[in-house]
Amino acid sequence: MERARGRGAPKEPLILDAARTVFLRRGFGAAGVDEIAALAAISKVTLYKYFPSKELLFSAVVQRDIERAERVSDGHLDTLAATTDLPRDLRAFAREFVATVTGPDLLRMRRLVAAEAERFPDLARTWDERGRRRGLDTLRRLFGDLAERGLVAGDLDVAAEQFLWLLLAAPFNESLFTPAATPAPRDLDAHADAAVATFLAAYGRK
Amino acid sequence: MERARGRGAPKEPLILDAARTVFLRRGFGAAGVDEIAALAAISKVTLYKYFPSKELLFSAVVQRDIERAERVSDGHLDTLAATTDLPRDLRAFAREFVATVTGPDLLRMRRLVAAEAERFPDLARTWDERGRRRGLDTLRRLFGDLAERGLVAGDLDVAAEQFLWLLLAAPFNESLFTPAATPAPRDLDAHADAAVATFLAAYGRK
DNA sequence: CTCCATGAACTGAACTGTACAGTACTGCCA
DNA sequence: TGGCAGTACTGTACAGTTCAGTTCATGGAG
Repeated sequence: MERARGRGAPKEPLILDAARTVFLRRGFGAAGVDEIAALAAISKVTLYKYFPSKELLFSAVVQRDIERAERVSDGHLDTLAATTDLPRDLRAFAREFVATVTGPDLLRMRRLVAAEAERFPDLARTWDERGRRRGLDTLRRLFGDLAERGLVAGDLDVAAEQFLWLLLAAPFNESLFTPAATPAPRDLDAHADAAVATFLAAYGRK
Repeated sequence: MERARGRGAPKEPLILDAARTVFLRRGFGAAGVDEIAALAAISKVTLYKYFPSKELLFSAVVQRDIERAERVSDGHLDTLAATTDLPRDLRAFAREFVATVTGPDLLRMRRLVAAEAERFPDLARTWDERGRRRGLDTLRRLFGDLAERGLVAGDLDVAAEQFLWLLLAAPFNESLFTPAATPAPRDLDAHADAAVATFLAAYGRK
């Protein structure tokens, strides 16, 4: 699929934004192409020129989100690896990590992709693998650095996965079954702190 | 709505079974009432006599699953509370627990309920709360007994939630994005063992 | 015991109404 | 003159209904 369209105005991102909004609000099935076109202030015909079917449009929306997520920077990883107070700095990292990954749009998109996993199996697998791998890679790298300094020890792959789920499982679960509510940051911080405490008890040294 | 129907045969469970099968196979949207009726070997008219809409039928299916889940027994909790080798017995318990809660149908139903959480918000909340509360209650009771014997210590509510997610988050996540595959029991056992090890490192005593 | 009347529950198939993805067409503006 | 907006249209899929007829249990009459 070549990018040789829309000579004058690049309407593609505009359409994708509108589609994303409507898909997130209504889900794939209940989202109407008319509504997407209206929100993009574009005619349906033009929309179909860019994306020949609703399925392809949805795929494009999700693909773009996947690629965007991969460009997010890792933040304070270096300072954390050089920490002099691991519990404190790991708590700060964990809080930020959770807050990032539980942004409302991200949670809703995750729910949406999961809900349509039967219709878009490749998309769902890609979403999960790329996203999870990214989180795990970050954590493994961090724990590798910490292990070299003797601050943590154990199976670092398992450590990364357990830490990831200690942080994310509860908010992910809530977002699945209570799509409207966004978890309060305060609760999230406490949640992250508890995860850090358990993680350090199991894997921390010194 | 009185139960004074179907003098001869109680077709209600028959319809619910068929509906459950088709909903699990196709999802709510793609499931056709005709297919459900055909599978139940019943006419569409009869089906609508028992369940006046597809929505009500779906609700009834899920409600029944929720109630069924509440009748499952807790198994070896007593022997575990009186254990003389906590790591070994907790591993056995964890393996069985995970195996039970990650049965293919249960995972698929969870996915389905989450996917339709927008259309059936009460149903989704009920599913999540009742199911999670049941798991947490079981674990809290267990940890309470163990705490009295000095085998574990710490915030038992947090302990129960963390243990729950250490056990379930990974298989739940996989089932969301790869609905077809069922996790291999061997992997699940290893997964459960790792969760137990981390849990005991954080909360175990003696 | 047999026969038929009665009525409830059921079947099968055709039908209705609607919602919506995708298309065709007309005219506008650059 | 070519891309686009606006709108009306087409085709289809499917939830829910209607209807004409079938099955079957009951029960009373002969």
